[in-house]
Parts: sequence; structure tokens; C-alpha cells
Amino acid sequence: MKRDLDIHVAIIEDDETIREGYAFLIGNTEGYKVVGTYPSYEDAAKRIVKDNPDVILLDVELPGISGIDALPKLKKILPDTHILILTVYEQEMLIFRALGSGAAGYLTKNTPADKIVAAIHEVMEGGGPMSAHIARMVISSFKRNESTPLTRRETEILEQIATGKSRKRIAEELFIDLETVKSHIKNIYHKLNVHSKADAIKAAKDNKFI
Amino acid sequence: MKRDLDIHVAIIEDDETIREGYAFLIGNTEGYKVVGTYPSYEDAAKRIVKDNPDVILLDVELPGISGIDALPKLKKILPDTHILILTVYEQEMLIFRALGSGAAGYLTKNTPADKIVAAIHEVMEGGGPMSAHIARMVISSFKRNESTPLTRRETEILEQIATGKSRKRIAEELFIDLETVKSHIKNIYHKLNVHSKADAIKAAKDNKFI
DNA sequence: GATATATTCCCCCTCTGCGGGTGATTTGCA
DNA sequence: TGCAAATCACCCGCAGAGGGGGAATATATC
Repeated sequence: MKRDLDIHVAIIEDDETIREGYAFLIGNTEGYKVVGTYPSYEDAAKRIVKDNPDVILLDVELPGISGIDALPKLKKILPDTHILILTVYEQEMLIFRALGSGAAGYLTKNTPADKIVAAIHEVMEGGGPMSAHIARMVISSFKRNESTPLTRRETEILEQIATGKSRKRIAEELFIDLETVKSHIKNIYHKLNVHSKADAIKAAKDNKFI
Repeated sequence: MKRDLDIHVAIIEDDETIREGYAFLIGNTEGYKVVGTYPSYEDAAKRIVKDNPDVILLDVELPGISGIDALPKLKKILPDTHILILTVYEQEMLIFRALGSGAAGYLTKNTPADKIVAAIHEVMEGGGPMSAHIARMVISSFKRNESTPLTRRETEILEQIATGKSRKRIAEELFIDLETVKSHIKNIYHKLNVHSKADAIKAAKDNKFI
């Protein structure tokens, strides 16, 4: 029986128990069909294009090419396929690299079975499923530090500097004198204990002042 | 009967029907207690500190001071209170301003009642609840443009420039000659059709090349 | 093995920008 | 009525930015 209205799912996961567990779970859910399971990216690369999944569940810790490195390659050969990261790792760097490479969602492996199926559905509907802790980390990455030593104007000027603009251009765009901008920058440097643009930007970003 | 183990919730929402609806819903859920409902930030400011909620449901479209502007003020007077945005608006600018000001989550008003209660619980557990579409927008904000005209090295160097570093410093940190950095920058400027640092950074960020 | 493409380095040129010192005025909020 | 914030001024020396041209190695990809 052909089931073309089903959501076609592929799984890339090296642990056979987990891989077959997911395959069983998803394959036995109404509306879902597992079109391929692969223990590594190298294996997936051979068959995944003709298996043509709608959604890929991708592990990050894979033998050979890691899931993180596999992600952009998969997006290249299957541009319209949604990729859901499924991992035990919660390191910020991995998360943001994955999302930057085009992951549609990021789930941890303690996610209960029904939530994984729900996440696949959510991805198809244009959502971005994330585990609770991951979502908080992502949200936190936007949060400014409210206890900045910089005044509003100083913050504004440092933001402009961070876009690469010259002092002269900043002065023009803020309708103030070049000397005023210089004065603000001197105060910024003193407050942040730095002596250059680059160090000021770094200090401010590290402390989420900008 | 005192119920100190309950999660204390406050609601700031100008529409009385919606406000009382939420209050009724949450107040009648085991484990939750509504400690205050206010039609505006100005009203909330008078009583919310002594009401001392664990979680605030905050509307963005409020009369007087908007929810977005109220958020940093609320964080200031109640630093440990989690704030959940509840709104009909899905504009990127509002979302990122809210998250930048310290919102713990962002829900749209079509969120079913049980999900709202679940979101309050999730926030208390360190999660970051978001409506599906919001989550996708947040994730998309991290996504790089895979069809960049820049090479890997050019992208790397442009990223360094965007941190405010001088060409000389970039050369030292990448262990290449200053002339090489200059050469890359010339190529970057040609590819992006710009003639300055600031314009290159802007063009690259607009197109998500960096 | 041939052909692109990426990466590396070299020379020339002008001129603007950057970092730092010191001090003064006006504006707004508590 | 203060104090912090924001504004503008003039000093100095040095490094950096932008643009012209050319050319030698990797490194893929076919």
C-alpha cells in the first residue's frame, strides 16, 4: 500500500538500539513513514536523496563526519528537507552552530517518544521545536545585561562602532559633532578598561552590554 | 487556606474579558494561584511588588506604557520574576526586543488554555516556552545564508573585521601576512559591491553571510 | 592530468581615522 | 541644588584604511 500523504522521515543515528527504536516508534504512528535509517552520514549520503525524506532526525555524535558537519552537506543535497537535531549534548556552541547551519529544531534525547513525533509534525507546520532547556539557552542569548556601566548614548555609539562605522559617520548619523563622539568613546574605553575598538566591542559583547 | 507552594501568577492585560478569563483558568488549576491582575503597567507598578508573583503574563499592546517598555521596568523592580509575553503580534522586532529585555517566553494569544498553564510551569522549571511560529522565527535568526558568494576564508576575515579588529591584528591571529588580509578584503569589497568596512558588514549581515 | 578556484604574498599610492590628554558648557532628573 | 549625562573644543602623533596592479601555490573537482 502506497502512503504518499504520510510524512516521510529518515533517521541518522549510530546507536542501533536507539535508531531502530525511533524507526519502530515513528513507523507505527499514523501519518508517518520511515523511508530510511542510516548509522552514519557516509551511509546516508549514498541513499538519502532517492529516499527523499521530508524530515531527517540527525544525531550530532556520529562516527566519521559529525552530525554538525553533516548538516550543511545534507541541506545542500536536500534543500527542502527539514532537519531535526536529536542529541544528548547541550553545549551552546553546538546548538548555535546547528541552528546556523539550518537545523529546524533541537531536541535532547530524554525527549519522550510522543514529543518527538509531535516535533516532527510541528516542523512540517512551520514550527521550531526545541527542548525546554535549549529554548531557554536560545532566548538567553538575546538577553542584554541590564546592569551596564554604559549610559544610553554610550551604548548607542558603541553599537554603531560595532557595525564598522567611522566616528565621522556616526557623528553625522546621530546629528552630533565628531568631538562629541570622540568624547563618548573615550568614556566608553575608560569604563570598559580597554584601549581599542576591538577590545571595547569584545568586552561589551562578552558582558552583553550590546 | 494558605497555599505557599503554589506558583504565584500575575496578569497584566488591558482587555477585561481576556484578563479575567486567564485569571479564572489559572486560578482554578491545581498548583497555581493568581496574586494580581492589572489592566496596565501603571496599575501594576503600584501593587505588583507586594503581590510578589513568580511569573507575570504580560500583554504587549497596553494603554499608556506598552508591554515592551514595561518589561525592563518590571525586571528592575522584580528581578527574579519570570515574564511571559502573551500577544497577538508576531513582528520580529517586537519579539527580539522582548527577549532582549529579559522575557522568559513568548506566546501568541491563540495558544490553548492548557498550553498557557504548561508554559508557566515550563518557565519555573528553567524552560523557554514559545509558540511554534515564534520559535521558528527565533531559530531562523541564527541561520546563515548557504549561497554566499564569499569563500570560507573571506567569510572568516569579514567576521574578524566585524569584531572591530585591525587588518594587522587579523593577519597576526590568522598567521598570514597583512598583504594577504588586504587582498581578501579587496575581493570581499568587489563581491559585495561596497567600498568600506561598514558597508561590507551591513551587506553581509543583511544577507546573512556572517 | 588538466582546469578552476581559493589562498597566499608582493609592490605601489593617498589620506583619513584612531587613541589619548584636558577642559568647558548645557541639559535633565532627583 | 546638585550630579550625571550629553554636548563641544583644541591639542598631539601614529597607524590604519582603501584602491591600483600583479603573481605564486595549494586544493579541489572533473
